[in-house]
Amino acid sequence: MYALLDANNFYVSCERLFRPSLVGRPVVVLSNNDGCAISRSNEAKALGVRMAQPWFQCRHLEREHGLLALSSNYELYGEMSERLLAIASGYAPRAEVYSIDETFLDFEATERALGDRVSLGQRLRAHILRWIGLPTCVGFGPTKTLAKLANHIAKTAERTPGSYPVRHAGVCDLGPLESDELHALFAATPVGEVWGIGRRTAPQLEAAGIASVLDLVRTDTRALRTRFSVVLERTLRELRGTSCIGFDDAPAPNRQIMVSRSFGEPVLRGSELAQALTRFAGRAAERLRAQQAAAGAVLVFITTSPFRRDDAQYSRSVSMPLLRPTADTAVLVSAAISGLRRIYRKGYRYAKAGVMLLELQPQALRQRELELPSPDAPREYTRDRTKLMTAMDRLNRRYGRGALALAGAEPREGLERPWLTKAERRTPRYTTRWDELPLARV
DNA sequence: TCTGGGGTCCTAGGACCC
DNA sequence: TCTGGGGTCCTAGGACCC
Repeated sequence: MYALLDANNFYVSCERLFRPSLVGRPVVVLSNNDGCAISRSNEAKALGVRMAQPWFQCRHLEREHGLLALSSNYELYGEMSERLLAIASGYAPRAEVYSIDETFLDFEATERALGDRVSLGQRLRAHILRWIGLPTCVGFGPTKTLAKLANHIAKTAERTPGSYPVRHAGVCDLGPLESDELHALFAATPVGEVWGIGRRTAPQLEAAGIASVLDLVRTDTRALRTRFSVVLERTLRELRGTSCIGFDDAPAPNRQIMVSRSFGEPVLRGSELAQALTRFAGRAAERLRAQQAAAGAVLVFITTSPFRRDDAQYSRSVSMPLLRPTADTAVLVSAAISGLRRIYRKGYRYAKAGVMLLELQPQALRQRELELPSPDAPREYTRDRTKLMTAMDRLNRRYGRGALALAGAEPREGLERPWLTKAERRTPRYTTRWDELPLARV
């Protein structure tokens, strides 16, 4: 038996912790660059703000209905996420972090001793609310997909009473339900709400007469696979109670690392793109070292904005293989800049760029080689600079991100930095910065 | 005027091998 | 004029997730 624990409107709820006056008000948290609404309070949802809706489309609600928008504050959310996980982990033998605000719990080993799952779920919610102030919902099910569905039902039932025939809001257990009850819940749920069925597949299913989860569960497995995909077949089997998606409490290290940003303002000059990519590659390299890996290739991409119809469009990427896997910031940056030289074209208004580190492998893995002098190999390839990188990471951890960085990304005479991300509404990083601690007046 | 970032998995098709 | 069979690996693109 699995549980899925999921925070309600997570980013908004984090903001409310330190500004209780926001409770009851329509609030949204914006994506990077203050672009889209990516977390919405229930009041904002009620005003009709859609997930990922561009801010310029809903900002009129600011004046009309007192909608408040905040820039995202990932340091705060990341830290609250760790606290959430710490509490949740105490409730089950195994926990799998699924996203910043979601955790699967596996109760298989303690099935018998579990007792009433609904009351366990209520205890967990109350515990989290009391200790760290975050509202959550819990869904139980014999497979991950069913636990996700149970969570969806718990959330919807809490936000909109009467939307589902359930006894408790905030916790839903699909385990013990008799099939009549289960079918009633399935019938009331559109197929697009199922984990793994997105906005492409949902309309196709509906066109085929499969509108509710109940319709889906009654579809022939083989027909579904032929018509759609093996992925959808797996979802169907999960909905019928056969576990197909394994539980993984020790996730494998990432296979790729990406750092990309939309620019605050369009960038035209290659030198400014180079600055931005230097910073992105540096950040990617830090994350690479944090997971003790090395990259075998660097991919760079630059693109204009597809939303600006009047602009000439240009979008390209190039993958730069490295002589040998490395986690050295300078080597990765220089590969990224070489890549940029290959794809940069003058005359476009670039809106976004990014760096991906590919072919990751554990840093401990070292291909032995003959040390032949090679005229092609730049000096840095032949020197072990692990210690330098370690020192740099340590300094940045101690004095804050960016305390020590390559000069290539820093302000420079004659260069603007139009690529810097906008965040005009960011709240203080209450839990991670000494100089941004909240003040209590007595 | 203004539209996020960071991932994973699957499939099809091409290149290549013997 | 007539041109095999079986396999692997890589890449690009699409779909999905939060």
